[in-house]
Amino acid sequence: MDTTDKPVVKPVDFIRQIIAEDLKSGKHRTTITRFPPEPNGFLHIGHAKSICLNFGIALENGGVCHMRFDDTNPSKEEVAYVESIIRDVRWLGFDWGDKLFYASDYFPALYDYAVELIKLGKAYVCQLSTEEIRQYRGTLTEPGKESPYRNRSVEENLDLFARMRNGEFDEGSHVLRAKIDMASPNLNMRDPVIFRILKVPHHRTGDTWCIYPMYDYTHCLSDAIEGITHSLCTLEFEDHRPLYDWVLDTLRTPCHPQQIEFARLNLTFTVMSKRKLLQLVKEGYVDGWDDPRMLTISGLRRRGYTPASIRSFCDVIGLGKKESWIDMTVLENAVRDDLNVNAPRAMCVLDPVKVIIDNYPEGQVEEMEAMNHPQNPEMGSRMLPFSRELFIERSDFMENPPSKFHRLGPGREVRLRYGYLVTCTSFVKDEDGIIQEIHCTYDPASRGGSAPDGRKVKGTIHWVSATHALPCRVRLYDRLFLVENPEADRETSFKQHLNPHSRVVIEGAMAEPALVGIAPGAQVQFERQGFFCADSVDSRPGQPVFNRIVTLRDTWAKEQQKDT
RNA sequence: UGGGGGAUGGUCUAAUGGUAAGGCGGCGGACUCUGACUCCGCUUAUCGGGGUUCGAAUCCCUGUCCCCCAGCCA
Repeated sequence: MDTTDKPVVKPVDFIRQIIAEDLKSGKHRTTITRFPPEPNGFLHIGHAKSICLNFGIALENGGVCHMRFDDTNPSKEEVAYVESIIRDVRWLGFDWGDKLFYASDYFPALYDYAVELIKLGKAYVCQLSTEEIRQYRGTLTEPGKESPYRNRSVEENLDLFARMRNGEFDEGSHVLRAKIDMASPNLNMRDPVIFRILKVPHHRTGDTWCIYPMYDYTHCLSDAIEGITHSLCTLEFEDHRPLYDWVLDTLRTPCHPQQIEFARLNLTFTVMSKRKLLQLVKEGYVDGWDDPRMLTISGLRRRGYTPASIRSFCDVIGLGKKESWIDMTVLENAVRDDLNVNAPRAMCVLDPVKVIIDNYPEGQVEEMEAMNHPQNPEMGSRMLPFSRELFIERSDFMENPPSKFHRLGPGREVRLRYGYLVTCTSFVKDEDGIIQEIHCTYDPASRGGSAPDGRKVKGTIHWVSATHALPCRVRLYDRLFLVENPEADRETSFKQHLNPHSRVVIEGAMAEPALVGIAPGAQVQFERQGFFCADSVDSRPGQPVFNRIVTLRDTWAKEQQKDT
């Protein structure tokens, strides 16, 4: 590249600007962020945005990003989710060293802080029922009213809170509330519950506790305990920031991290909420959290997406505070860009039709050399067996082709990639009008694919030798939903918009024989088709199963659509 | 109708009082042993109305529209 080119200045998002200023002003000497998932589901592409942000910023500033499980609600959380989250973040390429934490590690500290709050006269045990608390909270436009238990003595609160912790009360009968302001226009400040009784064993602390702290109370203190400098979260927590700050201002904590909110990721043609993804899994619309159609990290991994492509996607979508919709094509382009450079090429016929080269000697087999990557000779080459009977793509032949069709048709010449130039002489149809075989002649002087007389052949198609081909199963994946925003209409379920053809399974695809040894999980480009990967679960030695990651851009298909 | 946020081409992001820029998409073309890749060109934007200023996407006033909040979820 010409070094006189203008340098490309990558825009810096508003969060990085704030952090840069904090470093410059001396407010902080380092940057410590955290990624705080609740282990109640699998991570999805939306989380990837947050992961890349938090880990990315730490990396850029020579700081660290803590991995912290926000596990304060044992009724929804499981170790299986913890494990999947750890696997997914590692796979994305991030490392937290020894900074692996759990909010549940802080239960004792959180309890002590609560006692402190009570002593400060800033928290009280409330015996209102769930329903009563709701009623006392008021509405968006009307202030709430104070709980009759609000002005208990410190001693009584201390005693009651200790007894809550000791299991003397039933679930729902008592809660600990922060004493703030029942008339606050911010509902989060109307004496929020900070501890509730949950007689549920916790996946890490077992039955040590029967009271569990709430998110708002836990998160800020966990951040402070860990010395987080910047606590990045999504927009819906903006209203919670006053409470975050209240807790840290009221208590004596090691530090007071700054919460900054950004807009969550929305992607067209998918749903992003954990609840809806769970629903798809539980109701069997997909095969599991790692179904290749799912936009979970595990689903994307199984589909064949690379960590680098997801990182570059997160890089390119930007960061802001306005609700935005990223087009699915941006994600698809991210893998295409990565795989175009890094995936070796191969040939595979998805919908085979037989071609017989009448003037090719019966029984003869030639080895044709094929580049593994036309733009990168360093990736080497492989040999393709060529013989009298081949398979080509059914869609590469037309009985009455229009002039713009650069493929096979009666009397037309086409190049078999890395093979020979062949001309169609005739074809055979069955009684239903389905093409059974196509007869061609080949030009023996065109070995390798180029004519010695320099004649131009516009079309090049892929092929495999019929007797050498590896029959295999290929799954053609497409978008899970048919509409840009499946959640747009509150009246209709998002499930109404599921794409019935999001997975088309082909049993009789014919791959070039070299593919027999492909490693499970490895990506490859099937030339002229798309990028595929050998499925890491269903492939067997010598019997790969392929997932289509994404098609190649297809301007011919686009052209055809315009005609219809 | 309380509070908190947000409005820049179709879409996402930049410009931080000084020529409204880039990506994706779309359209057109070049190249090509992948109708891929690559390359070139084009298209379209500051939510409305006032004001301050030599100069406003940016500052002020005002209006409109959109999102979030009434879990003992996170």
